[in-house]
Amino acid sequence: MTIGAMERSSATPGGRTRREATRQKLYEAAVTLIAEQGFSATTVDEIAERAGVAKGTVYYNFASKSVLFEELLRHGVGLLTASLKEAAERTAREGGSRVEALDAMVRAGLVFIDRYPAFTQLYVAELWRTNRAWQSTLMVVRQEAVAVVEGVLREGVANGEFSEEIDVPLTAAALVGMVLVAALDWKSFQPERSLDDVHAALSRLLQGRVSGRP
Amino acid sequence: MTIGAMERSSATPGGRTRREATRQKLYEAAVTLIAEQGFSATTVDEIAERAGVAKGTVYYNFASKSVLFEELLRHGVGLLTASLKEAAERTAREGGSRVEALDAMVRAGLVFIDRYPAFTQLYVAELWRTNRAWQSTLMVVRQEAVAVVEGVLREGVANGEFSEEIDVPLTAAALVGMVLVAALDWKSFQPERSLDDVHAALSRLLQGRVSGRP
DNA sequence: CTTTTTGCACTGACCAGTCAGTACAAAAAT
DNA sequence: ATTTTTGTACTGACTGGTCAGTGCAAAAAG
Repeated sequence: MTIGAMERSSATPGGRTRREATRQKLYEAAVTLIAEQGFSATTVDEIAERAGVAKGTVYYNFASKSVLFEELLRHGVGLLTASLKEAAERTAREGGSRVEALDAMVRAGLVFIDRYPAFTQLYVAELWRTNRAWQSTLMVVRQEAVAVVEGVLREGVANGEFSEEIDVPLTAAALVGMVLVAALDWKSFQPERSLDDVHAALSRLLQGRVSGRP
Repeated sequence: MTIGAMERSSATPGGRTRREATRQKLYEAAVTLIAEQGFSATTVDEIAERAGVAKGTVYYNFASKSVLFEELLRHGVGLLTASLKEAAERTAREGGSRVEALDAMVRAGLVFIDRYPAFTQLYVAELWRTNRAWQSTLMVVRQEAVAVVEGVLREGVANGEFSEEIDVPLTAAALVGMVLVAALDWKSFQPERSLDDVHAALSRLLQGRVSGRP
């Protein structure tokens, strides 16, 4: 049946199919609307209108409103995870310590949120909900991101750089939360501040240079 | 308008009116449902049913669904703020340091989340949304809570206990985020852990005892 | 007697999802 | 070279259901 059907459509010069471009537009429209209003309060008509396509096109490209949302989640968290991994690996390659790796990941997180604030907003808003259709997708995808941080913490414990007493999963969650919330606050309430500024404040907190010493 | 309406009805011996009891039931029903499903996905019929009252009673007690929600937010954050303030003041009274005050507030936050997990969930989910009716309520109420933390940080800077270089608002936001996210993760993903356990892990992080030293 | 709650029927706006049809370009047939 | 067919992407009017909010009479509570 629809097997040999794909070739004809890789038309556009950029190598990108028409369909992919439409899906991208729909992602972009959906992410800001859902971040602002929430999933249920956002209508498919709004998404279509903002993307500049007809409502039918949404359903031509996605099976349903929630499938669109689920794929959006996967897509977004994929970007974040890749970026965190890249930061950790780059630090390792350059012979940095685990603290430096953590710091690099904090920065990578901030850069991500700086670039995709709406996605971050939406992610946080949905993460701890229960009884929702995409709950399991969300769990999987969350674990991928947190696992990267846990990995660095464990390596640090192994080589003696971190105390053996730290609780790896909990500390990883707390670190992710710290960055997430601080960054959302930055974007919402003091957007004029620079990324470096925010990064410096979090570094200080991370390295315990808040109380006491230089 | 509705100003002189309150006095007549303080009937019940307990000081609590019939009406207040109904409102309380509605708060409790609404908070769990909205935490699970979100505001828009939760119907007034569901809220009424879970509270065990007729739908008409909801509208007799609240002007609309969103007014119910707004008053719920105010009510909940009021409890949290009071609890944080109490922790900070108790520490001060007992002659504790500012770090100890911070630590006491972390614990107070955890106790609150332990007792009202649904409210916390819902609060986090709504906090960074824009374009919603209760946006301004939320901002006011958030500032009240964060201000308590900022106060302690500022006192610490003033008496030399904290570095002068810390960024008070940002650090306060990061601390709140750390506790919020760690606690939600605790409740969602490892609910068997004890409060003391979680508190110990966060204390360690707070006091920079992750990297290096005892 | 007043306040509060109940139960239930009703309305009208709104919205997810459907479907018959259009546009168009590449391929096949003539 | 031209006509015809086929597959893909998209369109927008329409439908069936849902839900916030109303209206009201009668009962319960105080």
